Amino acid sequence: MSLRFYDTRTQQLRDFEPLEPGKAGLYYCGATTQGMPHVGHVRSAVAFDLLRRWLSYHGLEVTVVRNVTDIDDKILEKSRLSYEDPASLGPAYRPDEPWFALSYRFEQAFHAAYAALGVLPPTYEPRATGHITEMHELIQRLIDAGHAYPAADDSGDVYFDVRSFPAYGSLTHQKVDDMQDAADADPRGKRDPRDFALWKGQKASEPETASWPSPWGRGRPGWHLECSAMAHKYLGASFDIHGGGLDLRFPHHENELAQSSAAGDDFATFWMHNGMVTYEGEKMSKSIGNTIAPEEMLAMAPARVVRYFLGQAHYRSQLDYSPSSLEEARSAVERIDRFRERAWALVVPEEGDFGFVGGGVPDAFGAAMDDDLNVPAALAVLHEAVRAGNAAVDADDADAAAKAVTAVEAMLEVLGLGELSADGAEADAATQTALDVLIQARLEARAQARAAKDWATSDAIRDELAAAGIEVADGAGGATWSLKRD
RNA sequence: GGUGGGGUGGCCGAGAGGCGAGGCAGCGGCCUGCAAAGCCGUAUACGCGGGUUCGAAUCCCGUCCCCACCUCCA
Repeated sequence: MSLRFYDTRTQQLRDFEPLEPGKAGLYYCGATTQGMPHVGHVRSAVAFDLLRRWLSYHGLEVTVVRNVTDIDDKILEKSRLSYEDPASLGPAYRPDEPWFALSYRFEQAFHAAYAALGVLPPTYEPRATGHITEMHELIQRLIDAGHAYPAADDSGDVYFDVRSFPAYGSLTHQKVDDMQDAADADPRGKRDPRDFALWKGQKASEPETASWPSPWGRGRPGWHLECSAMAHKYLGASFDIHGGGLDLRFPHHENELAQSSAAGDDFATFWMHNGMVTYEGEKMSKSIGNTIAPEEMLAMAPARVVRYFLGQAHYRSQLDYSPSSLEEARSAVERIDRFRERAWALVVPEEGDFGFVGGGVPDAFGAAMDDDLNVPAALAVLHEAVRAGNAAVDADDADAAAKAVTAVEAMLEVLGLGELSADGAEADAATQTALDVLIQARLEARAQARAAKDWATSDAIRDELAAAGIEVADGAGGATWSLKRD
């Protein structure tokens, strides 16, 4: 397998060899369900969905784990505000909403966004609150190994001892002494300000439902710990790939790596990080308030266009959003789809079965994907196939057209664009048939007018249909019609 | 202050020492009654200044600017 990926930890492209032949384990960080998803969240999911699809294409049995952080400071804070000051929250929030209800509601919103963009469901999608026991076990292993300690104050917190673990900082290549130590004005019984919480002692201000008993007192899990514990549970002490957004490298992934390796686990052999989505050059994020929701994009363009847009840049690159960028993606996707329609009309005139996928993907496409998922280069291969296929259709060469369209379908499948609807509101077969009968009558009248060189009548009919949203195209074999896209 | 990633033609976006990826937009042509679609063709592109080399967007030195992380963040 000549597959290689860029590994953030070793800062190099490395050949990918699964730990267990024929299988691959992928863990990537999902959402903290404190609010509605935005495009940046979905880009990350699309990037790792692409990775998953490509690993599968290589014949690997892929186990995908994506966590849900369903309890954390912000979730509790939003819930608290929903009781005490609902007006201060945005329209996505409801008054008097318990933290677990709020969290689950947003979890569903994330699921809807993922599904709308063709992100395949993970094999496992563990929630933090469902793995308290596993987290206790991990904390105990760390305490036993001398890498964690209960806070010196009465907070009930348990911290990771950064100074006890010399490799701390190895993921992001930082030295502990170089890190800004401003962060923690309140040391809260820590040995070092950079120590981070594995377990957070219950606070009087927080609801009883948000804490669990533990050997160190009631409390709730720290954010970083859940990923270490759940990755271990579902993928084992060592697994192939850990993914997530670039912004999670530090502290989240650094801390995960520290916890797991200090506890004796090998953890991930590859660390892969997707680039941020920006809006006019600035990172899209909740705290800045420049986010765009997936639904907003889906209202502007069909799902396959949005997915194309999100996937067209290399996954490690920053992706800048602007309304025109979505329009460019739309043009490119429509061109591909027009080719598919005209090719399938030639190749299987009776059936028109767009679900048919024949052989594999072109070698050049595969080589591009193997090279750290170089989608831009792979798309060049796809567009070349479309070009060649269109030329074949023009030449009425069904064999060549079939070859091209089959390759195009296979590539679209790998990219996750195969099954997504072109316009989200396709007419069903019966409607399509009824429309066809009516429109064919008009086209027949127009054909007669054209035969008589009565251009005025011919154009009038075309305009009349256009006004109804139906586009007419004159081809060698007569006129064809299609519903205008948007 | 520390760490990482960037600056490529009107726009997006690959490439990383040697025939100017690809998409979008534009222009010319073919096709068409006219269009649309499609095809063909079409660009003194690589932040700036030096250097190495037969040859640099790609390597080296210097310099300017941008982004991300170091606090919750996909």
